[in-house]
Amino acid sequence: MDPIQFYKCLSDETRLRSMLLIYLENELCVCELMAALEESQPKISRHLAQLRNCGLLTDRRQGQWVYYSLNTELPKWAKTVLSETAAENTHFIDINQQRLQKMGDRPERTVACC
Amino acid sequence: MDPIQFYKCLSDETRLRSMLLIYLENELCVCELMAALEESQPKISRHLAQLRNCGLLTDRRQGQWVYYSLNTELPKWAKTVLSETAAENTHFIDINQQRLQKMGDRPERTVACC
DNA sequence: CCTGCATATATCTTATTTCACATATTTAAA
DNA sequence: TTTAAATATGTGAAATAAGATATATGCAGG
Repeated sequence: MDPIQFYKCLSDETRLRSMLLIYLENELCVCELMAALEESQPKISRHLAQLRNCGLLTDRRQGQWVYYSLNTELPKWAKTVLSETAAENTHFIDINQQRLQKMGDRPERTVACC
Repeated sequence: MDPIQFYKCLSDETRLRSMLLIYLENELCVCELMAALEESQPKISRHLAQLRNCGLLTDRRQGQWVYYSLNTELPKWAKTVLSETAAENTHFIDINQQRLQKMGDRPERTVACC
């Protein structure tokens, strides 16, 4: 993992919020991130694709939904960076987590989504 | 310290290498970074100014030289990020540290520089 | 099959970043 | 007070990234 590319991935608001949320929630689908960030579907999707192509995320399809989670092969230092950032910037992602809660049942628990 | 801005600062090769070197060496002047990175003076100077304006670095002038060091007011998480990145990416900055050594006496120890 | 929903991608436009080059500023020393 | 060294900055060109909109794909249910 090239550190420059890694930090480039974190240097955009949509991507950083998505990464932190996925780190905290373990796994999120596009529609959940749309709700949490209040951003358009193509915007979310494109940034997630970028994070996947750079090796930060992996995806799995389950029915209509595509779930993104941290790439387990991320080097330790990168995970540390994410965990520190998430732990010490709660004010930054609180708003997104709240929106995620308000969204109602999460698709991985039930069948319906969005 | 806004995490997006912080990571934007680290997302450029010149800035990331400068930050890690300054972290490891405690304090470096522009000419030392020019030697370590083999980059032009305006390029180095501009990136350092950006890092200072964003609050990552502070500078002090001593004679003809301007020394840059980590801003002591950096939040803990930001310091952790730097220390983890430096510790686990030695291959990335080794080349620059070697050039720094080869440069000869460092200006803060002697009088001559460049 | 057809339809609807979730997601992906292509294209175009605009904004941002980076750089090179020239020039200015500051300091030290002759 | 002129000169040289170290550093800073102004400007315009080139590269890069981001966004909006339209369109495509993949899957589920009828």
